[in-house]
Amino acid sequence: MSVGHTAVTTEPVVRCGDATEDCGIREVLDRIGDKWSVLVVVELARGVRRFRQLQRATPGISQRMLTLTVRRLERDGIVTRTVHPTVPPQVEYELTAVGHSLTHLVKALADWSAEHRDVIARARREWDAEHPGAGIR
Amino acid sequence: MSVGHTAVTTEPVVRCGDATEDCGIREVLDRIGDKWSVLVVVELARGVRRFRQLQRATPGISQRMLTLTVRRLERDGIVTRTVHPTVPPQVEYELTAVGHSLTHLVKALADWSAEHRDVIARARREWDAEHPGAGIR
DNA sequence: CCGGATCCTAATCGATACTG
DNA sequence: CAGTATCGATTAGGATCCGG
Repeated sequence: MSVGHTAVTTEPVVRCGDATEDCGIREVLDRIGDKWSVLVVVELARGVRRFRQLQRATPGISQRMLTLTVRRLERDGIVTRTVHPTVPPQVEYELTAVGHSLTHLVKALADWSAEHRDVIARARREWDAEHPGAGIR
Repeated sequence: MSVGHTAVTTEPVVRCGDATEDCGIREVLDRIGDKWSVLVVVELARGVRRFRQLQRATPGISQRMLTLTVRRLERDGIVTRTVHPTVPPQVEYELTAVGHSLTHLVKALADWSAEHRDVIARARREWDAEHPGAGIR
């Protein structure tokens, strides 16, 4: 396959004593690893958004999931929720400082994805070809 | 709450036309957003590992989940799987070049987590205090 | 417009038992 | 040792109806 990575005997880039401690990586992933959080954050990175705006900008999300998503983000201090007591009601969501710093991380994710999606797609096709009828999805 | 982030009207760090396109972020998260992948990758970042070694280094993972996890990572070209036809059987897992590059991304995750975990934990406690009996978990 | 409450389905994961 | 197979529990997520 000629991936030819330069024999790294020990280059523990991540550096935490053991996978046991999990570095806190799981915390981040529990926060943004779900189906919708990053998409909402990405949209909010473009500016203040109302509930409906967020829903329209995130095709496929249900009302329920959007509610849950923004609630969790609010709880973690990643977005603020501002209710304007008008009629009809108007609620605005906005990234906090932490939320904005998160967008940089999201950018890193997007960059990595863009950089490797082709290679990975190819590897996947090859694997699927060599393993016919493997239910690994 | 005094988060006081500097009024960012439009600083689209992420830059993809719309959350609609999702940048491919979802691809990454579908790959490493699960419960165990990153932990396995972190352990493999420290060197070549056998199946049992991975399982011992990842407390709580079941045999089944480890199998599924390494299979998916192999399929995506993130790890290689080498079977030594000895007895008892011996299978070694090793990061590919893509896998190693992923390690850097994981480090970014770990760094961000370390940098914000306290603030987030505090925000969460405050939210929970202000919203008694909210089943948001 | 915003979102809570309810019901239901599908995916995920863990435990256990068994095989080469 | 390194898996596969099966089952059950838990969870995430979608659809829908309703209320402020």
